[in-house]
Amino acid sequence: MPELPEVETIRRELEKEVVGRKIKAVDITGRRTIRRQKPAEFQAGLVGAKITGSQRKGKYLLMPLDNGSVLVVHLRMSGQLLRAAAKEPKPKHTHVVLDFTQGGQLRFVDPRTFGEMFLATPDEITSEIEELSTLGVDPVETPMSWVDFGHLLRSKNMKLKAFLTDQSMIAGIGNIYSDEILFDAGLRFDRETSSLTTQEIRRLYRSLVEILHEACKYNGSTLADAQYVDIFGKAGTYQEHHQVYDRDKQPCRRCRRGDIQKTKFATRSTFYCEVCQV
DNA sequence: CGATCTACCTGATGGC
DNA sequence: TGCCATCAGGTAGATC
Repeated sequence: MPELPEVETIRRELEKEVVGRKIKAVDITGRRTIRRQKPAEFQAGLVGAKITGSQRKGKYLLMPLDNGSVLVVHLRMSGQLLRAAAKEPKPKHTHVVLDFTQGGQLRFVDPRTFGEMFLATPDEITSEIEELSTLGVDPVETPMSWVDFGHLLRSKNMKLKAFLTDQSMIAGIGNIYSDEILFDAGLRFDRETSSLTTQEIRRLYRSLVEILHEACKYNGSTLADAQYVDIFGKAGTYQEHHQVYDRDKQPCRRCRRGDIQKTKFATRSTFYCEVCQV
């Protein structure tokens, strides 16, 4: 579910709400959330530790601890991190609860159970764990020049949507934002990376940066099923600014001549305007 | 190597 | 109402 802007919203909030807090207890009730290591090991690595930072790499959240290891969280499709008071009733599908010595909890809630949490050392993150060490540049965290972006794009021969959502190229873009970026850039999802002119590359990169920043500003997108909410349970509002995602059969807001089309690209729903995107 | 599909789950929705 | 099929923001792994 959450892509870069949603994870970034959560990261910012964690910075204010949990950084500096010390973990008093860890309660693991979910069967699948802690799956890279033994639950007892995960628990032992957290209890007594203080969270010293809140970082993001693509769709991964990284919370360094004062004992040298890093708490890594990936929300996948339906994961949520929720700040709550201990006495508040736990929502269904609460799998992991961190209790802080200063009071309050951070809960990991995840109906579809695809999300996960684990502890790793900084070394493992940068060189051993495949998905993390091979992650591409995060375009919000580490901006690059559009020229470098062009080199990256030209180094591959693939369709634009596949390129944008490939986490080893650019980290953090998923199904919603790839469609929004491509619409903004006026490019079709199935254009070949090698077919772009210099001007189109520049336009694509500008759209990519702009759409992601705008979405962060509006705290991400919350769709009808309200799966994505921030740590206070609050929805994002960027969906109000979507030009194509989830707008099939509705008139295109730019050209006002065609309707937004919905199709499939590599099994994923894909939205675009046949008039504006070439 | 890339492209494509499946599996991993629960829950919401829409058709009949 | 209910039953059943389909779909959902992600990604690793298998297969061709």
